[in-house]
Amino acid sequence: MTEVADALAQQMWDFVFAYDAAYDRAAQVAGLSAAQACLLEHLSRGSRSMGELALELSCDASNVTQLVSRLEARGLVARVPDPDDRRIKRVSITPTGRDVRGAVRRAFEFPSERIGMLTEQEQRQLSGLLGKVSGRAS
Amino acid sequence: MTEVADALAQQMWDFVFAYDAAYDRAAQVAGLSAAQACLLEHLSRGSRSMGELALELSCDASNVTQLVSRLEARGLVARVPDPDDRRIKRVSITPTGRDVRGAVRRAFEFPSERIGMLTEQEQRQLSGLLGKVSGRAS
DNA sequence: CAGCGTTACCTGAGTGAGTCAACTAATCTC
DNA sequence: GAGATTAGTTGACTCACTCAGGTAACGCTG
Repeated sequence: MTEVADALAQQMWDFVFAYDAAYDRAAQVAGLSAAQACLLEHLSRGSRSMGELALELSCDASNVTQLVSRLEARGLVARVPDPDDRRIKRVSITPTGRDVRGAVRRAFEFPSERIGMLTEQEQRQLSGLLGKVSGRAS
Repeated sequence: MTEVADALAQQMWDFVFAYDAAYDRAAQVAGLSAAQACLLEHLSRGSRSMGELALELSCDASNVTQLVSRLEARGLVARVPDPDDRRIKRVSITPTGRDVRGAVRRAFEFPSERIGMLTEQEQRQLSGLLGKVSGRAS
């Protein structure tokens, strides 16, 4: 590994560490754990079944059961049985949940803060590089 | 927020998500949790006191106690009382610990893999941007 | 050096995240 | 309709993490 690549690896680690810590804090401000906030975020565009959530969060279905139960107990999400398939429960965010999710977003200043440190040209550059690094054409 | 900035925020999230997942998997390959692997990594250059570890990992001291205890029970680290101050326990990595840490590093292909997708010039560019984004001025 | 506050670490209790195995109920297939 | 499959839940378990409270060692001050 070259010296540049080495430094880059370290910078990535540091960035991810800071990002994670910031998200944790943001969730906590809204009285949530990071996992709960993440789940709430995934309900942004429409409801999800338990199984879909498990896939998207890449965790066990029984973990989703617990997460959703805790959020439901606080009135942030609702479990709605699917009329077409009574095995399925669709999870949807409640108005209260929307509020709390908003609070998390507002508290999570990290990305926009950091992005704001770059000129628009640099933003485009970074976006291109991240795109390339993520294996998708940009 | 502009459209570029929006896309960038999403890319950051995805990148961090992938990075975290990869680190988790790498640790697991070596039979460790991410937190344990992280602690082991922090012992790379010399020993640390319990308190120093708590600071570096930004978590409670009692959490470090447990993490170290579990690692110690498996012979990966050792608690050495400081001769100058008998309150202090210095934690150092054992040869076995070094092996396991090596296994984690080998399994954690994510960064070098992704960095390898860039030309050296692009690497320099990304490093510059990450450096700017990590700037502490504001 | 005796007393007292501070520091470093540990213990215990409690919560949440996460996994796995076993279970129930609904759906699908033949 | 019998049997396999799928969706979700439950229970048992481990780990990460926090907080409050404890103990031993250090350091200072009188």
